[in-house]
Amino acid sequence: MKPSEIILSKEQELLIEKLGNLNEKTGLQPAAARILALLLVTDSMELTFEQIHETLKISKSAASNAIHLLLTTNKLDYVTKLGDRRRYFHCKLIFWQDHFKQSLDQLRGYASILEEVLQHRTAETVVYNNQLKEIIDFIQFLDIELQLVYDKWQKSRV
Amino acid sequence: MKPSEIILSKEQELLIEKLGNLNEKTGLQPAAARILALLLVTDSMELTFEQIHETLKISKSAASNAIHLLLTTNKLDYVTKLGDRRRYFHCKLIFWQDHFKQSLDQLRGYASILEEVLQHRTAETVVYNNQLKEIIDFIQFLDIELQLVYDKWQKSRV
DNA sequence: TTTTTAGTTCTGTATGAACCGAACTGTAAA
DNA sequence: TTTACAGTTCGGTTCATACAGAACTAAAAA
Repeated sequence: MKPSEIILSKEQELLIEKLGNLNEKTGLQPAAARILALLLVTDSMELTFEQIHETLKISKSAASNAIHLLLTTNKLDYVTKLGDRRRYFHCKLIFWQDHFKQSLDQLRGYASILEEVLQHRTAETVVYNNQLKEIIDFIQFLDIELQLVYDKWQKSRV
Repeated sequence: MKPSEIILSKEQELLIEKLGNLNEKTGLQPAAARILALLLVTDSMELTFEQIHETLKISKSAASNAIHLLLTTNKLDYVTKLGDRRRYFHCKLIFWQDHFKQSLDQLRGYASILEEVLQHRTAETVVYNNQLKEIIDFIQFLDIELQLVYDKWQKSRV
């Protein structure tokens, strides 16, 4: 009966809520969203399973499922220590770059379907087709430019 | 008993499904996602309420609610014709630019909360804090660059 | 005035997401 | 061999979403 709950300041709790809500809006399930937020906010960067489930007051099953999800989607990682079976979880900060790349892929997917749509449209709706073409052009322009922006960032960090 | 259902080719049906699924992934509800897709794909750019609900085989209530949603989120528009009470709906192609702007806003929101997190973090986790700082810098860099990219596009269209 | 048209609103219902608590499993310590 | 630990899996509940169908409404036509 030793509680492993982490003590959070009022500000930290608030930040976890706010960050959690933002994470949810990216399509993450509530429990997972808060786990990521907790790991970003807490002073000890590594937390155990028990600390997570006690601090966030979620059941072991909810914690287990959410952690599994975060591990398989590459947002979470852990280390282990000799003579200690527990895993020490920490947020993979790199997941931001993955997120960026995924957005690019989604954008590309959209453009290619819109291209298909344009090819199948009647030639009679000239104005409309031109508008559609312009949107496709914009997405493709964006795709190229974003890649350049990303390269520029990488270079500035050498 | 005059059916107002639009006849779609097999390819058009397929495109509506694919585009609809993509729309759903952006957080749109299924019926609304398919209505947008239908309006992009169909040769007649303007469809009535009845044509939409018959062609997509959704109930009047589903059509009504989805159309209301799309109108209030500025993704759909309509015109009316003298001596005809029906509304003729068409997809507002501009909604792509809004979508782009919304992404920018979301990004900005994220950066500002991460800033808050960084300010509340213990100074002891130096490496971690630096990584976090780098992510914030990246987002802010992205924000600025995206604005430039957008301006560049606007200029290229004059 | 009655009927038709063009929808909207209301009342369910089915489905799935997210979660809890309890039972279970595998490993290690006693 | 039993007990403790560190989680995982299972069964069930709750809640929200998305829809159908029917009743309703407001305006125009007959």
